[in-house]
Amino acid sequence: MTTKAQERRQKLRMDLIDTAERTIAAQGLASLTARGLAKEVGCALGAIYNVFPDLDTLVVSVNSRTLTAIDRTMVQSVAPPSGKFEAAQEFMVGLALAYARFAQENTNLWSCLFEAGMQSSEPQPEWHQDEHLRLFERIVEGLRPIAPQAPDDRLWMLARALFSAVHGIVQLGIQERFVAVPESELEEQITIVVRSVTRGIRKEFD
Amino acid sequence: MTTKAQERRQKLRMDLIDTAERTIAAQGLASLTARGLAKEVGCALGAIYNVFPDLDTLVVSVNSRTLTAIDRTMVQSVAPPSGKFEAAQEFMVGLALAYARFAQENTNLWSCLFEAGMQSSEPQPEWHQDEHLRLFERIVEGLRPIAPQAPDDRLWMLARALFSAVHGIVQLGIQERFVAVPESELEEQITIVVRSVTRGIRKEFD
DNA sequence: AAGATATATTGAACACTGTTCACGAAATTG
DNA sequence: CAATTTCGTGAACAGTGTTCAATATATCTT
Repeated sequence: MTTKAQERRQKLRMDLIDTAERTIAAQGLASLTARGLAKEVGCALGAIYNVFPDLDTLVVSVNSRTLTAIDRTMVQSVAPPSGKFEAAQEFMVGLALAYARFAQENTNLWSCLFEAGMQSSEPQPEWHQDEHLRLFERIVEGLRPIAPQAPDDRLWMLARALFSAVHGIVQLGIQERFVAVPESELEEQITIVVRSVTRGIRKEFD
Repeated sequence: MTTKAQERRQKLRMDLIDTAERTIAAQGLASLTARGLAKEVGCALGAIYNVFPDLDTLVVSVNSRTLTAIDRTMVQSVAPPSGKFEAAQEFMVGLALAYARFAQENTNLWSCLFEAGMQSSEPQPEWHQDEHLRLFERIVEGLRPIAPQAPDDRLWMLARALFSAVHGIVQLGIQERFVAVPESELEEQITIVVRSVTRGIRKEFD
């Protein structure tokens, strides 16, 4: 039996995550404050800490949603039935471009994934790390037709390398820290790197 | 003529940068506070703001040092005199590994490069952006023997892509956000990606 | 249904942050 | 050496995340 108090607790929990997500998406993680959150959600300041141990934990919940959203957009890049190398290669390019587009269209939520709890040295909770792993699984499955003979652990390593490389291109491209990168060039950079690496992988296992 | 006041000003400026650098290197950017800095350097709290408009500007000065330090370690990877493709390729791998090792040995200073002023939406000052560009120049020069026919702007784009990819691998590998990556695997990931991309570049311009 | 007990909510208070600014000290100038 | 400009100071301001005694609410017992 769920008591009345527990119900309200759950509702408050959802309201907090919803509002935090909206705030981060609209104005970035830095604009998320406990007081602003409480005011917008219509609860007391301390009420937040009845539901979450701290703000970081709340942000992890938002990040969890963002990750499943990324996963959704990636799933929409359907893998081709044919086993042809070129098709598998272009599938990987599609996955990478889907990732890049999500980052461009949801910049604040996306960068929150990598800003949250950066300083606090606390590791992310295990269940959230697992969500990250699911993202890698998509890449591993896309990579498998490219190198069917490759052992699983090797495939995972290559998936990590490929994801990290694409992620780096997106990150430096979007945050324009070094130099402004036009959107079209960003996609070209990604295409070049993904094509090159997949070709390198095939060469290793033929 | 440099007045006595200007001298002290310069000395304080250096002391502040030195101390900030030490603090960041030892405990990370998040542990750098105005009050702690003032106490350690032996000046008043407000004195910091006579020399720097805000703490972010001070951190940019630290980052400037870090960048030249990275440049130094990269210069030590000497380009081979021979024009052979394999040699040029391994030179690029060496550059990337040098970057990775610097990041591993100076993690706090290195990540400060990408954390500073992330939220403040203020763009980095122009002279600091130029320092970043100098890093890319090294890569462009390393890439040139691989694709001598390539036009300059294309070479710059490829340099950005390659740097970003390596940077992404280092970042996700070091901060262990997704999954812990052992050091040896990190170097292997870098080697694979750099070799693949350089090979892809040569293929494009032959 | 009413009283007793446990639980949840609250917002003032705490300890911290970066930044400012009137004031007194020091250095430069006439 | 006096006048003036410049500089160093730290208390004060406005903000942050987090806590906790008191209050209000919900649950349990009779």
